[in-house]
Amino acid sequence: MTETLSATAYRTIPAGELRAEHAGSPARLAGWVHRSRDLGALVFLDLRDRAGLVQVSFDPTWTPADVLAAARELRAEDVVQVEGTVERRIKVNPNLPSGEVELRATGLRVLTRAEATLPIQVDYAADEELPAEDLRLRYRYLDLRRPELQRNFVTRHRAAHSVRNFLSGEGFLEIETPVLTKPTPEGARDFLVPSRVHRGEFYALPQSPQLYKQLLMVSGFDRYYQIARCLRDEDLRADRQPEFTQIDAEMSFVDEEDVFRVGEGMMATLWRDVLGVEIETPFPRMTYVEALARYGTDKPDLRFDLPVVDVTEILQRSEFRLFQSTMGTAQRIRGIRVPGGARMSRRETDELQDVAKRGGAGGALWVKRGEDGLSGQFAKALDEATLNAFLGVTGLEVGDLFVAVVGPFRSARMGLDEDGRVPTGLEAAADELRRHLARKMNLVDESKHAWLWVTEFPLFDWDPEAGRLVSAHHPFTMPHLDDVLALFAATEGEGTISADDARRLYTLPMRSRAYDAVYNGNEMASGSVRIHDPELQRRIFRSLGIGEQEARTKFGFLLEAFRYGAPPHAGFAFGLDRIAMLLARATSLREVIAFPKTNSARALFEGAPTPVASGDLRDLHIRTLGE
RNA sequence: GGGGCCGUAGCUCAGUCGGUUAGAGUGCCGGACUGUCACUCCGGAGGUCGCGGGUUCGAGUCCCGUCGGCCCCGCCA
Repeated sequence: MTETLSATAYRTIPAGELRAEHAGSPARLAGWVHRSRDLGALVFLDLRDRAGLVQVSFDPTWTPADVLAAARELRAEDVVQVEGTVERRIKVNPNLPSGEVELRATGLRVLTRAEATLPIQVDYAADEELPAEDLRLRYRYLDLRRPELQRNFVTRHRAAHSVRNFLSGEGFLEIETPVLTKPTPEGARDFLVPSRVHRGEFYALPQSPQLYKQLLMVSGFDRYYQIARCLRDEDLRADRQPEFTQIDAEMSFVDEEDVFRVGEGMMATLWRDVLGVEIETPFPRMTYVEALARYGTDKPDLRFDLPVVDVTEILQRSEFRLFQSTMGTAQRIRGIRVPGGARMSRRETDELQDVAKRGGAGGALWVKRGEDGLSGQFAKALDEATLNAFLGVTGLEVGDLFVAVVGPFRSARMGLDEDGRVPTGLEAAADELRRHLARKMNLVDESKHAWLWVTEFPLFDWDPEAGRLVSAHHPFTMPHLDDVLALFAATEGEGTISADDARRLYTLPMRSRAYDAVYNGNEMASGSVRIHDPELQRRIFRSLGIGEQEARTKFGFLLEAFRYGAPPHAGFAFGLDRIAMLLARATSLREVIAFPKTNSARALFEGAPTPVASGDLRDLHIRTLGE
């Protein structure tokens, strides 16, 4: 996909599109002065527009004296129109796509001037530091002129365009849903919008079009999509903005396989269109439980393997107090074999302690296998039989390192501890170690595009404060077929579920038909097969502690819709911002969002949020609390 | 809500143990320069050391508070 800009009233061709083939022809260009070089009698300037840069040369041989004098007065970011002839350069600049030619100027018109002292520059040398990000956000229109940043938005546009093309080709209809909607009781904090007409009542901005897209399925549209803005009033991160964009889609008469096929096809097409890269489909699948056990995370980066190995039963028998202490407890000994890791220095192995601690472990234990056997913290504790079993299970070869952590693992046993809390496992430590070691040992294959589906996410999370179940995905997620019986058994009768039954369902655990798409260790999409049966939906609400009356108040319109013939349906939502960020190789969402918010959800450019006049508040029936 | 880092010229940064007139690069202004491309060379201007308070004979530097930015934990169904 390439986009070309056309000739306009101000130009015959975009400056950045000039090439050798244009040599000899007259041209009129319009754009910004990127940089100028005044050599006295000669002046060069680099003219920039969206298409790129081209050199314009002012020389007494072809430039009238008054034009040359005017050219000497030009400064960076003045907007000009220049006229002349495209000619081959005396010396080619290989760093510029237009570097074989220049425009020999015969005419110059200054359209607008930029103030001499710019708050931030547009033009930077390769090794020059960019200004502080708050300044770049304050003067966003200047920062956005930078070719690097412009490229990101071209990438983002291509991604969105590719997605629309693909989904349209698959029969999806683009349908818009409301931005003023109803607050949602579960999940993230809503942005609220006060109603002027209805005193004391509020709209919410949508966290996602979830309910609407399900209603569209009930309405018979069969396949819907929308590149939808979603808003959540939660704290920010480098990869999280309060408003973000999802490729939201829903399909009727489908199961997981249909959804996966569309999602994979969409991503493969997108990667081909934008990067020219072929992605293998179908994506590999892995259940949530598998992912957690094998990689310590529900979004494993499969550009490298480094699986987590359980060596509890083997090492419990060794002469090592910490290992022995796991006997008869739920504690596990798990670790990672690092090929070639034996060459890590003392300093590097020491560093592993901090990495493991970051993940909640007490520390990390390691052994190296050298030519003459094991060395390291627990090397001497293994007798011959234990050693052989250890080497057999881990596959530890000469030159390898094995790093282990000891403690509880969630994936070994779901449940709650005595205080009704969700116990934290050392999966996080394994995950930290795995990613740290891969980076450190250079095991990440940067050329890989490692997609996968993670399936069978838990249906419920536990809210220890309220002592009740909450939806892990959302309350409309279909339970796993094998777990539906347990759900029905626990939700007999009219009322909400008992605390014991709730705990039992959590501990079981109840699995769902929710899934994520993961790319190189990033969560790119999530979705689920939805509930379309009113009775099953009621059971879910009961288990969430939501009674009949409450359900009607909160989700009445959806439940009502389900009473009149709802098709089986499922869908997904991909994060467009994150996709654009990764395609552009950016490290922050702010690099692919034109006007992003800061960490504290402020817009430095336009200065939102802001206090409003008291009269405006009065109209909305709102009074702010004093100190 | 919590932890970490940062705030000095338009911009990027240095500033030693608390001590003379707060420096550099770049940009800006003036001058020179006929093939540059981060042009080069010469000269000049440019400072609320984020803000408020405190300690001190003396604070960019130490202490307290506060504002703003970035990264992370909690949170984000």
